[in-house]
This record gives sequence, C-alpha cells and structure tokens, in this order.
Amino acid sequence: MAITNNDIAAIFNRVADLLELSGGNEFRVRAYRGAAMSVASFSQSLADIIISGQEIPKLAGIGKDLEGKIGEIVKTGKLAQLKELESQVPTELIELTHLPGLGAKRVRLIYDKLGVKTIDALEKAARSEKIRAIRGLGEKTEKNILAEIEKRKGLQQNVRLIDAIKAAAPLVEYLKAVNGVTQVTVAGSYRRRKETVRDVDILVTCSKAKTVMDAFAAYPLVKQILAKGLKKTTVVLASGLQVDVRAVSESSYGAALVYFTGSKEHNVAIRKIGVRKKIKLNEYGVFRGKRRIAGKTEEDVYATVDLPWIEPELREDRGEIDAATSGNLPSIIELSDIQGDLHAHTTATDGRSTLEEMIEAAISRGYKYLAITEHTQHVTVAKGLEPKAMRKRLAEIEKAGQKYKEITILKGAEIDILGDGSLDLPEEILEELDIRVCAVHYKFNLTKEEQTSRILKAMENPWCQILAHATGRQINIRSGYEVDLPAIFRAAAQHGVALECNAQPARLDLNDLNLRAAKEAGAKFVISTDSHHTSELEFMQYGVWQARRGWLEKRDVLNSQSLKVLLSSLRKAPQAALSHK
DNA sequence: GCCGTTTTCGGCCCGACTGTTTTCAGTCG
Repeated sequence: MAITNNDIAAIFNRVADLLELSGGNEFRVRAYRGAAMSVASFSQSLADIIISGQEIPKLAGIGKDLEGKIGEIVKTGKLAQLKELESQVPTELIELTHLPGLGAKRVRLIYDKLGVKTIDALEKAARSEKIRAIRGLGEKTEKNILAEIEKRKGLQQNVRLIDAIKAAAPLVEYLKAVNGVTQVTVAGSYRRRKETVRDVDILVTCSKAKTVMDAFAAYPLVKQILAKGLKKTTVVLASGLQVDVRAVSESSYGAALVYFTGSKEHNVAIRKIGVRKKIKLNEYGVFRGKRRIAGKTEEDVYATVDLPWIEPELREDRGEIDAATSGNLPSIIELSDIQGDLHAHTTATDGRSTLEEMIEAAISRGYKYLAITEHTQHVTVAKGLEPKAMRKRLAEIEKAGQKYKEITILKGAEIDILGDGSLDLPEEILEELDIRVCAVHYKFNLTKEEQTSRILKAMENPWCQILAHATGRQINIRSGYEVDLPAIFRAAAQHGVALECNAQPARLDLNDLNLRAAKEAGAKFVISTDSHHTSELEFMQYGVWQARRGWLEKRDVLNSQSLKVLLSSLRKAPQAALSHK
C-alpha cells in the first residue's frame, strides 16, 4: 500500500518527539512538527505525485532537506534519520511526555536520574517518593504525576462537539449572571466547530476579573480546579470536561477572541506577519512599541496585519491566510442556504417519527423539499424493506406528499451496497425512485482494496446518485472501514455521484480534510441529517459546520439549490433503464 | 530545519500559571 501523507506526518512527528527528548534544538523540533502539519493537511497524495515523476509543490515549512526526506520515505517506506534516533533515545519516553505536566525536559530528567522509561516505572518511582528528590522537581510535582496517572486509568477522550455544546450552555448562563460581566463567548475549537473538542474555552469581558474567577471556581458542577489565577482559571467539570475561563476588559475583546479562538497554528501565523510589520499581537491587543493600535473587535485586529476577518471554521493555518491575502477566501456555506434534507427515515423502518411528523417538521424548518429514504431489505436490523414493501411505501410517501403544497416530498431509498458492490433493489424499483442514496452497512472488515473496489463498483452503477456513509465511522466509537478515499472522490467527480456530508454529530462520515480533498477532486456534495426522528432534522447545523471546515461553498452543495436545480444536478437515471435486462 | 520588506545568517509567537527556588524553568494553549 502506498505511503499516505499521514504516514509521512507521523514519521516527522516521531522525529520531533525524539529530537526533543534528546535535547535537540527546539526550533529544529518545531520545524519537524510544522512540516508534519503541512504534509497532513495537504490535499493531494505526495506519494502519488512523486511516483508519477512530478515536482513536489512548495509546501510551507518544507525546504530542501525535508523535501528530500519526504522522497526517502515515499521510496523506501522509512527514514534513516528516525532509525538512528530510535537507537539513541528510548522510544517509550514519548508516551511519558503525553502525561499532562510532563514535557520532554522533565521526562528526560527523570529518565537520566532514575532510568524511568514507562508509566508503570514512573508510578513506582513517584509512590516511593523518588521524584521529589530530583533537583528542580518537588513534592507537588510528584503528587501531580500520580494524579495524572490515576486519571489516565479512567481515560477522558475528546468529547463530541454536541456534548460540549450541551455542557457549555448552562455554564454560559451562569457566568452571564455574575456581577460586572458584560459578554460571555465560547471560543477555542468549539467556536471553530471542530467535530470533537478537548476542552471548552470561555472568554468573559467584565469590570472585575477576580469576581469572575471566584464565581467560576464556585460553579456547582466543578469537580476539580486545575489552575486558578487572576485572569485565567481551569477546571474539570463533574462530566470530565475541562473548561478554561479567561477574563479580559471590554477594550481587549477582539484581540482576546482571536487569541482564544485559535487555532494555535493560525495565531502563530498571524503573529509572524505582525513581527514582519513590527507590531505585536497578544490577547490584550495589537501594539506598535508601547502604543496600542487595535483590540476591540476581531476585524480591527485582522486589519492590522492587512487581512480581512476570517471565519472561525477556516482558522487552522491550512491556507486560509494566503487565501485571505490574495482576496480568495471561500464564501463558505451557511445553514440558511440549505433548502431541504435528502436522507430521512420513518417508523416504516428504524425511524421513530411518522411520515407525517417528519414532513411537518421539515415544513416548519422552511424546507422546500424532503426525501424519505427508507432502508432496503438487506439491512435487517433497521427493518429494511423488501422490494414489495418498498413499492407499497413509495406509494404511501407519494400520497402523503400530495397533501402538502408548501413542500415537495421526494420518494427515495437508502439502498444497501451489497458485498459484491451491487445494489439491494431491483431495477424496476430503482426506476420508481426520485432519489437514490447508496451506502455500505455491513462487511466492514474487508481489506482496503476489497472495500474500495466494492464501493467503486456501486458508484459505477448508473443508478447510484448519492454515496452516503463513505467511511462508516462513529466518532469515539469506531474508526470506520478501510477504504481508499481519494479513489472514491475521483470516482465521485468522474461519475457525477454526489458525496453525502452526513450531519449526525456522532457520525460526520467525512471529516473536514476529506471534504476539502473531495472538493478539490471535483466532487459535488449533499448535506443530509440521516434523521430517525423529527428532532434530528436540527442536526443539519452540524453537517453545515463540518462542510464549512471543509471549505465548501453554496455552489458545492446540491441541497442548497432549488428543487429544479437539485434534480437536474443529480446524476441522470438511465433512460432505457431495463434495456439490458 | 526553515526563511527572507532586517534576505544566506540569525532569528524563529506570546503570555499565564505552577512549582520550584529566591529569579526562573517548564508546561500549556
């Protein structure tokens, strides 16, 4: 299997980890980490480019040396330099640096003094009070190490955005009620709408920061206070979610919001522009010498580095700064652009709302159209319909649809892609459908090659209009099946199969980078909720957020168009459908 | 190791908090 960009990035990150542990130059370490970021977020396969004999495009943070190393990795599958480092530094130490509070310097120090290489050995050393004996460390650090090891045992992973939103809402209300507070804004990866967040960062503007810090620390759901200062407090809530609150004055709001929204890489990039222009950006404002030249709004702050305001979802240092500089920022899609939903189930299969309830919920959202897409027979766990029952259901959908003037109800199906790549409905029923959504629901364990050729075969089928669940993942539950996504994206562009950006907050089958790569490959999209209840139609927002992170614009998303344009943009169903029967 | 409106060397984003030591290093975001 060819080397992926992620493989290259992983090697560079490992080099950075080991260089850092061996006490290497910190800027050199940073260069490897930056290169890893750059490679991982590049949308085309570097291996493909090199193997086909083309020039590697100029990537930020990659110079002659690292370009050569990318070539070495692609050609040999490994990097000699990494092997060398691995023979010099115990690789187990990398794991230790992942403990909060322990960085490369302390891990190295503990290793040099005590020979500690593993978490178990570290725990033993801490329990026998050997850590505190090391000069530079102490009793507190030793206790913190033990606490972190304990915490690891009940590992807290990143939480899904939807869960962070639910946890943050009451806390935001609580903080708004604190005396002197004027604004409460959730920033961080939450504001950038990442699919999962590590913690929740809340920015508060107020007259007296100390009052806010005290009130926050006293919030009833706080389980543990990790740090508490005059301007910044970090706690863990009873749910395990970490929350940071940062207080600034009203006049610093914009600068603080930019700083606190991140990403870190985006901030570093704009501060570097600042350095070139001899101005300093921090969370309090923008400064030329001692003089403060901006800070109240985000627009003001960006203007000082000659940039327009940038949508939070784009702030990942993945090309948005160049795009902003050259006036080429994408005009990313908005929730209000969405005109209908193209993937929904009802009580006829595994949904929990009736057909009429779903239609009325879609109307109340102002939709122009809604596709009802019941499962087909192979998906027995979801009570998938066998052809006869499907035909009956389609008649019911048509009849119900006629009762409503304000919306068009499309007869659809979520057609199972069978193990051999064929579709789980006979042609005479495929022909009756207005819209055909195809997806894999079983045999997740095929090899990457097998899974890819199975799905490609389905996409070559002229009836396949939309590919749903391109990865089958469930966030924090399962990673999805092995599949060659770039090949799927190319096929989508070639055959005119729209890719579904699944909006279920626990699914979001295609991630931000996938969406962007697919767009660059020339694919079109639909954003669909895959609703099983009227309340899930609201999940459209999560799909739109993910699409925005993938740089999708209105014109890329077919269900942001009128019904007429949507139907004419979907792949044409075969005319003489049954001719080769 | 990268990079250049201080351009082939000498910089490399910036500040808060903790714990340690007593002025600062380490870690984090």
